[in-house]
Amino acid sequence: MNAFDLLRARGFIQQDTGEEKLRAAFDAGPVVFYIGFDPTADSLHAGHLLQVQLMAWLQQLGHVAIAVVGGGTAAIPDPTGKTELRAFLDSRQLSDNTQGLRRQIERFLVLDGERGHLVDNAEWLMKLQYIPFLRDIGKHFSVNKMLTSEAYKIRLERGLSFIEFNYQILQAFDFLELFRRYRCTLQCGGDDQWGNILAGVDLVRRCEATEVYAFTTPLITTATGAKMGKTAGGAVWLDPARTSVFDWFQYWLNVDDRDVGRFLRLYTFLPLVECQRLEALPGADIREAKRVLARELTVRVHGAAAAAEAERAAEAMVSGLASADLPTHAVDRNSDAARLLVVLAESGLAKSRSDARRLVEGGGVTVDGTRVDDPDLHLGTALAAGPVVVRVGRKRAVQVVVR
RNA sequence: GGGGGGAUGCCCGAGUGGCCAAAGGGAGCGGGCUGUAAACCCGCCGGCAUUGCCUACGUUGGUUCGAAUCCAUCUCCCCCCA
Repeated sequence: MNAFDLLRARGFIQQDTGEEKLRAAFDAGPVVFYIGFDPTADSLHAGHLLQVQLMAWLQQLGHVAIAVVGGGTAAIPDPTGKTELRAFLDSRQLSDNTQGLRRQIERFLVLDGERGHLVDNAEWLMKLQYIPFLRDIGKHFSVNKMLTSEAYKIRLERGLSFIEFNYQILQAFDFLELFRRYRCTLQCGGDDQWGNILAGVDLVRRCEATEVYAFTTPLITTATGAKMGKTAGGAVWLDPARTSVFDWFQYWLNVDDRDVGRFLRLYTFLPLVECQRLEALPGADIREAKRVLARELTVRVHGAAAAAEAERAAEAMVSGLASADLPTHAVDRNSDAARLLVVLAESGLAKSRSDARRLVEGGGVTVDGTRVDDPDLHLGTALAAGPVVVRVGRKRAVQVVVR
């Protein structure tokens, strides 16, 4: 199957520079393609994983992947989709972040310098000299055109600094440089990058008189309209120190019914027919599809052992029974720390003691399966008989043990 | 460089001397209903404390019995003119 058709069938294609030509390029032999990642944090999040998955697919189909970690462009803030100038990262943070992203990307792609490369655009961007760059590259950009682009429109009303205005030019230059170094002829990315990506396609055509290609992936939103991979607590990260394996598992297990099929196609390697079968499961059986999704993704990102552990913890969480798989919280039996409110606050089930009190008063707290209505309950007596399970709502619980 | 406007809780946004821990909406959390889903209804939504105290309305000072509300200072942002 043609790579383009496969990707489209799975939902990866939003906009492209021309379907026929892309298809022909894929049929003609290995295509060298690239996707850029800005090291604005030291970890990828669920949104990035879509791009990683896209690269993995193309690589499996025999094409050559270049992951660009934008150590150079990240020094220049990207105004796309932002309402104001974002904070500058210092070089120390940049190199830490770049390292973090490299380590993660390495796990999902073959980066042997043959079938895949991992490069940092700081390598060429930092060497640029202003005047030659303006003369050779800058002359190809029309300010008029840039100003009318959607990406800059909002910012023109609120203020756009010159440094941000340069982001697009540098990203375009990346494409040109990758074409020159690796004969890279395809750039992909999220749909919000379409303008920046096209600028690169134009630049390569002007400088090299060669046609190169591009397509974007849809911006994934959930059925309820939220950005995919975002929760109230922020992004859902790949780094277990930022998003625990358990929370990662839960995130995918709890996706909206309407999103399961789409996510299975985008985020797993399961055959399309299998995705369709799972997504069509009736009524409550759809949970099976969610379980597969959560399991696949957790195994892939965190490994089989951690995934199995997360799944057991999830079971324990719901069953409400005491279980060694629940996170534990140790206290001294007769101390202040064994007060229910303190346990709730210290274990992270509640944000503060006040919050804990409100949860109890609102009927949201259970101790060993029994709803508690006294905020000042002390667990000392209960702990005498062994571990006690304290739960808030249905999805969060800890096992309190005596220290 | 000159002139004007603005900064409120996670976000948006009311509030122009006491009735303000601060309207309303969104997000979030809890309860009910469920399938660890959605929708819907109800409650909560700064901290500590068994109805009281503390911290908060960009910063730092000041006026006042009393300030998110008045004055000054600084910082940042926006708009208009150059």
